[in-house]
Amino acid sequence: MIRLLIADDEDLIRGALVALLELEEDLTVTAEAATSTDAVRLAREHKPDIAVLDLEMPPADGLRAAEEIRSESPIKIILVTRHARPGVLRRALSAGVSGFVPKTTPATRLAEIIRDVAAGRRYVDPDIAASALTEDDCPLSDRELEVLRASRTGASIREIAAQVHLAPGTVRNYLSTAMAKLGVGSRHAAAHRAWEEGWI
Amino acid sequence: MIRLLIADDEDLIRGALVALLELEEDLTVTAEAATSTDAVRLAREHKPDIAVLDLEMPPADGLRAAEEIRSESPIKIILVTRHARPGVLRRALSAGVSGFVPKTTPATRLAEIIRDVAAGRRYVDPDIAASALTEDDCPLSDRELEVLRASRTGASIREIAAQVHLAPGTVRNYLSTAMAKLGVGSRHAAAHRAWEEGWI
DNA sequence: ACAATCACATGACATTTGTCATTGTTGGGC
DNA sequence: GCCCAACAATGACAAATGTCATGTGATTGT
Repeated sequence: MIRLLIADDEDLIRGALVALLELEEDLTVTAEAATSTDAVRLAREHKPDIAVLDLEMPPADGLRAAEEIRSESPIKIILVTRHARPGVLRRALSAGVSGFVPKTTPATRLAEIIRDVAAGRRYVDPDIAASALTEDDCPLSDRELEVLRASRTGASIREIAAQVHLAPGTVRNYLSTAMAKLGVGSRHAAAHRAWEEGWI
Repeated sequence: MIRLLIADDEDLIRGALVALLELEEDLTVTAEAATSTDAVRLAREHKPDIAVLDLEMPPADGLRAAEEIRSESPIKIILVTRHARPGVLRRALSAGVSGFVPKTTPATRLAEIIRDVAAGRRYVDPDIAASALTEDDCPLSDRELEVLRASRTGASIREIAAQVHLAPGTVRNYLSTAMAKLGVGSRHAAAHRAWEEGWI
């Protein structure tokens, strides 16, 4: 019997996933979490075989939770995500997750993937893996990503500078290089593009 | 037996929802759709009792699909959404939907809600309904919303003007009034705010 | 030890923006 | 009929923004 922890902030989705997986005779859900912090705590308490985590989960995202769980136990992790971009996959793999499943995967496949991972294999969505290999990597530096993240809400240069503790001029330089790298004409377009690509 | 159409662009979620609902003896899923256009077509072909539509669904959103389905048959609609804001509820109700369910609803409630709607009642999430009554309505005019929608991707004034077929100066005026109404200092902040509120 | 590189910063400059005043049309509501 | 709101546009002005050249410490590579 494979023991599972399911974590997703949306109760409806989480409940539906549990219903789906409980239909399988060799799977059982021993814990449910609605937040990343609960996921870490319940993983510690219940020691499931596999934790199925949604990537988009407050307060810290599923990736952070995955790293934390992996750091203290050998529980295998399967990340489920809506936002299946190559950049995210890269970060997930370096965090040591065993499975990477976009929400576009047919529901019937999920149980099979869980069994695969339980057997010690890894599963990565083939489409994403392919584009991760062909698509070019994120060309932005850490600082560029940081200022772009801060621009997401439409903040002014001054506000961004205050947020990241840099001089306004420096912020403008980082934004300028980021815009040049992304081939767009404003930081807002750059932030939008970087978000689409899964880089921020 | 209540016959259902389930529409959600994410295969995993859709499959999980089907599994959840098929557990109930008095419910059966007769059709599944992954796009809003498929949803409209399948509703026409299968004539289910109730259509459960995800609000976030390409190419046109679930609201558009709901309007179209209602315009040609008395099939009842339940909208499921991640983005449960009062503004969205308002639009949904005027489109004639019978149920409005945020994804934060416990999974066990969904079947009950479906039975309620099948019995001719309406269901609206109480939390959202409450805030829809207290929170202030969207203060923006149609044109203001239109230019804000076009700003979402970080486009320049000229690009927005081309998109909405207006003079650049006019676009600036609309954006200016929208910014004033929302109390922010840039169109990007305004677009972000309007999006957060579920207005665009 | 020396250059090369990087992270951070400044100042000057042209362009893009947001603001405001003003004009005009249209369609409802009272 | 009158008033008001939404819609459409123009011109002028100040502030914000993006670009570029340049400079300074630190770190790194050889």
